[in-house]
Amino acid sequence: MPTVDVYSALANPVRRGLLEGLIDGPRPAGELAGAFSLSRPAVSEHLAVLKRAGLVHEEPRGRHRYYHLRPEPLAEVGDWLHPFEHYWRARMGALRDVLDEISDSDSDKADSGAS
Amino acid sequence: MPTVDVYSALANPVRRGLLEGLIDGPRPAGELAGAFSLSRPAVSEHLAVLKRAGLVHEEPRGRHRYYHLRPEPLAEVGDWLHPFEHYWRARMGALRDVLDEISDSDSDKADSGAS
DNA sequence: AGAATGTGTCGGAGATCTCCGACGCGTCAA
DNA sequence: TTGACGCGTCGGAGATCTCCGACACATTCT
Repeated sequence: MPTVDVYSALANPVRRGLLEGLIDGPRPAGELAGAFSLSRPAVSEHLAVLKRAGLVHEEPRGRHRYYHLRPEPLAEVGDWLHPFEHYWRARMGALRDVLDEISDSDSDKADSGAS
Repeated sequence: MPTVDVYSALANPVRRGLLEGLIDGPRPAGELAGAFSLSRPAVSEHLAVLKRAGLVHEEPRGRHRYYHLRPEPLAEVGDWLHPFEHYWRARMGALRDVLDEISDSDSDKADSGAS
């Protein structure tokens, strides 16, 4: 129960999916479990890990338990990534230019989609 | 042995440290191992994991093996983080204002330099 | 050639993860 | 109160991780 570091919490695809499912707003545990074709205990345990990592927050509401996203700890990952970001951007600069030109003729149509 | 996803590769603090140690440039395995008070086989195995994740590249050179940073796969993590980034920035807006005001009275070196 | 150096790989021990079925506890409806 | 529902926790099985000492292999030096 001590704590879980954010990186380990993010290492599991189910947990990443749970966080994605919470972007739109709080959801009860059962609803989240239904989306993963996993047993409820398994999802419950994943949620507990996310809670220990400080990435979600429990709100008991009636006989449901709503989970809220708490994305602040993700900032640590973003910060860690930062020095590398410059690096990979530099290496991908040429490719970026090409892609920019292609999407330039397509306009800047942003679409939001989960992976 | 197929491949390792970037998130799992990043879940271990030693592996993150290895990547950090490669930012300044390629280094031989032994030098990297010395910085971690870990046995050589352990570091070697961590490097193998990073290699399977596509995060480093081996360059045999004499009787050394230089490891090069290959940060492109980290872009996946950055992309995944993106939708959350907006979220946590919004939530930290108020705190940001307070901090800005504090550092404002501290000196005049507070300049918001975004990339 | 023979010795020394730099590294990966093998074999195994111990810890940790992931998942499940069964159960207990609290909440809501009748 | 009694029963149905939502959900966490317990106990355990199987897989995976992390680490080490010992060994093998290639390169370099003497």
